[in-house]
Amino acid sequence: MRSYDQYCAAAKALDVVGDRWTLLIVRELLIRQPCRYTDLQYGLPGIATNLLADRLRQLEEHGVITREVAPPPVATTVFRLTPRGEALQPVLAALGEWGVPLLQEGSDQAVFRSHWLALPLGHLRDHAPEHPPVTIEVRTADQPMLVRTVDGKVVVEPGTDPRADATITGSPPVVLELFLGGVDLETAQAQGLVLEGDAAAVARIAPHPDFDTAT
Amino acid sequence: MRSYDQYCAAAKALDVVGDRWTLLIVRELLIRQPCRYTDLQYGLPGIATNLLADRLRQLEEHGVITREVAPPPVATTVFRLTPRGEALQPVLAALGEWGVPLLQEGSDQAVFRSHWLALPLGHLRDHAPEHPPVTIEVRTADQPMLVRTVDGKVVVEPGTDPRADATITGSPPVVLELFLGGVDLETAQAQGLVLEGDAAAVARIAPHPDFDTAT
DNA sequence: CAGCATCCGCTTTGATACTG
DNA sequence: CAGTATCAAAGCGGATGCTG
Repeated sequence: MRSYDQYCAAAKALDVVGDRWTLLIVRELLIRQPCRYTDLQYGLPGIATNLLADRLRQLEEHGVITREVAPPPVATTVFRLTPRGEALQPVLAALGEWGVPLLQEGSDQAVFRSHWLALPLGHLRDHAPEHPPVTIEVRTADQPMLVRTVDGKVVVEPGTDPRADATITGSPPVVLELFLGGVDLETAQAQGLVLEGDAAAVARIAPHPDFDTAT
Repeated sequence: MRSYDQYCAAAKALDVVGDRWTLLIVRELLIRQPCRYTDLQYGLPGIATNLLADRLRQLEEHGVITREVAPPPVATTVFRLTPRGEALQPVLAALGEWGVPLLQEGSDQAVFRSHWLALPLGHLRDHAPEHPPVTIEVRTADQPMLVRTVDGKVVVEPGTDPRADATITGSPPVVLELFLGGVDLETAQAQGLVLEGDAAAVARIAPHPDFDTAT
């Protein structure tokens, strides 16, 4: 990207991460830290392979990511954020928060990847951290995800758990509306979300229902 | 901009503000709210006039800014952020914070506009709000700026004040280093910064000197 | 003069094909 | 798997011209 040549911190930041796709690459790495080239391609549907290669090179030059050639057993390259790259998390968080209202319009033909749930759900809190941790399996797109409470926080990872406290199945819009606070559980169910198991587990992490550990 | 077509809040946000120049236009409007077309051009050195017009149209369509045709006495168009547009402030703040380390390298031929001081200085706090407010005149680029304490916060506006508690003169790098906490006042002076008046006034707002109201 | 629109050369991006 | 190569299309930058 051609520099803005402005002595302004925001402009300098955009000189580095203002290119098309760049911040989305950082998003992928924030979600699933050690990442192979093909993992990135999968998490960035629509990116051209030459652009991905270009951007990775630029990010490496700017000290945002590192490229590690793994030893023979795996024999692959893994990309990782440097501390400087992880410091971009607040930027992605701010952008994500601002973009939430835009999810409602035109859910048309937009692609969704289950692991993207980690970004908005990572900001949720366990409303009853003194209770035993809960696990919720969320089935909404390419792969099932496990949403678990850990030390009052919420972690998201791919996987299945037959002993999960609850299992949620639904389209990405309904699932996200539930976890972003747009609707309560009943409304989500009326809109096609299917819940199996303990509704209280969902209430533990869903936003501002004031009946925390009810049921 | 072509949409990323991803059902992800951050990607949707970038669909709207991810274009080149777009976030810098928002920066300008965050700093000096009602803005004319030519004011924007001045605050965005290097932008092509057709791009500015394009971006303003897109931002208007997306509900980020409004265009008001002022009544005959002034006979000009003024651009303003909507509440939705002002909600982008955290995005610019996060970008700016991340970009601070980039200011040190290549201060080469980068352009500077004094009113940009408002962004980083707006995050400073008055360390002694119980004392009477202070005013500092900062002369560093195209126009003198007044930095004043108001209710524990710091406001920045263009202007001159012969009765300012202190006057600071210096290049943008030295002035910013001082106010961003890179160096203390003595070091800044050794690097060419000229202070006239009360050093304590500067200490009131400069970051983490633990001698707050000293002298 | 303020607020654009048009034109044109250059750069970036997107899509696909191909390679160590 | 991790890219490079190629090429058409879109976007950008700079200059200039037009209109109230």
